[in-house]
Amino acid sequence: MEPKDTKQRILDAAEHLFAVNGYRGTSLRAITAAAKANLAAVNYHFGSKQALIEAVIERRSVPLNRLRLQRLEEVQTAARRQGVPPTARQVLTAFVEPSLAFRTSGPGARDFITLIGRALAEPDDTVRNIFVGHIRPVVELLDICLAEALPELPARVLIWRLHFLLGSLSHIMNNMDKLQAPPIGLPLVAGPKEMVDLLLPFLTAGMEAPA
Amino acid sequence: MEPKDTKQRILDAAEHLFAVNGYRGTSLRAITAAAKANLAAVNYHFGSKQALIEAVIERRSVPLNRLRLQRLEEVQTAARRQGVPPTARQVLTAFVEPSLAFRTSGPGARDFITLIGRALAEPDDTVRNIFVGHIRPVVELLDICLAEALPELPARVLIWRLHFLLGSLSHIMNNMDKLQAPPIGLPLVAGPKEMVDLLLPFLTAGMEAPA
DNA sequence: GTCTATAGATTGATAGAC
DNA sequence: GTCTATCAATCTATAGAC
Repeated sequence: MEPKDTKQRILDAAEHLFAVNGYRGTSLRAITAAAKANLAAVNYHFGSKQALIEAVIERRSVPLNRLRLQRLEEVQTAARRQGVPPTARQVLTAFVEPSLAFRTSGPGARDFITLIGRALAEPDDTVRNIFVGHIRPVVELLDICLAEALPELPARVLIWRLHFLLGSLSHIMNNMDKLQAPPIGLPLVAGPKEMVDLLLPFLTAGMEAPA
Repeated sequence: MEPKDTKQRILDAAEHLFAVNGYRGTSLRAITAAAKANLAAVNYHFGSKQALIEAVIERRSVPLNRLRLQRLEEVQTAARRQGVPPTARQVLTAFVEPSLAFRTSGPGARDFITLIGRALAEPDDTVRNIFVGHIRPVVELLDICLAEALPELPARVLIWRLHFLLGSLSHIMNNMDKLQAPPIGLPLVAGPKEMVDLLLPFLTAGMEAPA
């Protein structure tokens, strides 16, 4: 195995440390030390700390969101071919499944999921806006698909429920490893497949509830 | 109106700035400047930055969680008096309503809600653990009440759904002001009363869904 | 491309006068 | 209790040798 070049090692180390300690809580020194690179290498390869996290987010956001868009479009076209609206369950599966499965798609993907799970709540608008910019088209298509699946639901109610959904998903992605079961504090673990089975009935029922 | 003493002004300023910029993103200098106090006053009155945020969180967490516990106990005893289990809707209302209503309970409460909404996702374990320590007994009672309301639901499924619920609520509390409606980006606003009416059908249906 | 060295700014915390 | 002044540590970013 060829040793990865410096740029890759910095990306990997930054992904991990940003996930663990947050954007502000991670110094360029910590990143370059973990990457066994020189402090100046960050600015040589990326230009600034902000440009570095943009690169970290972009590296995995682009393929992940492409996958989510693709799954949603498949549900949409399959339904149109049959002349019926898609079911809420189909739409939600298309969105939730890639999100959770991505976690085990390779080394570092897990850190990335923690990172973007946290990004929604980042105080720093820098990080938040980068993330939101990438996911916006996916959320817009999700909104359209759910409106087709639930035509009787007022648009305003649908949008709020969409945010409830995003909150649940974001929280789970962010905390999948640290959750504990009351009252004894047993660690609470579930694989991506099982998590889909837990999330979908909850979200589907919530979405389909009468307004 | 008497001018508030320095300690109070520092608490108020810290609450606001921590809510807007996060714990790490807020310097003691920014806090004392906003509070029109001297930089050294923070360490004189509180001892350290960490002790300051502990005081900020405790000031409102204690009464809020006392209210939530009280509401849950009321539901519990009312149901026992009638010899029937409470409904999921009653239990969820007892938990969600004070959370959202607290927001408009006075000046600063709104900042505090943003602050604790964010605390669940704070990278800094300091902040996270302070918050979790305060809310833990409430979540444990909520778990017990929901188990009574939904006796057929496996305990493991219930706990996960509880976390889905906490994710939704936390995300809404954190973002109530900044959410936008696709595709035009209209600001999306709802008062606490309306938000309860939006959240409860979603959460109740999700909780009651068959496993 | 990689390194050392350092500039330039900001931070939490404290000493000590009043 | 409040203030000025400052320490010691940390940070991002850059200049310049190799």
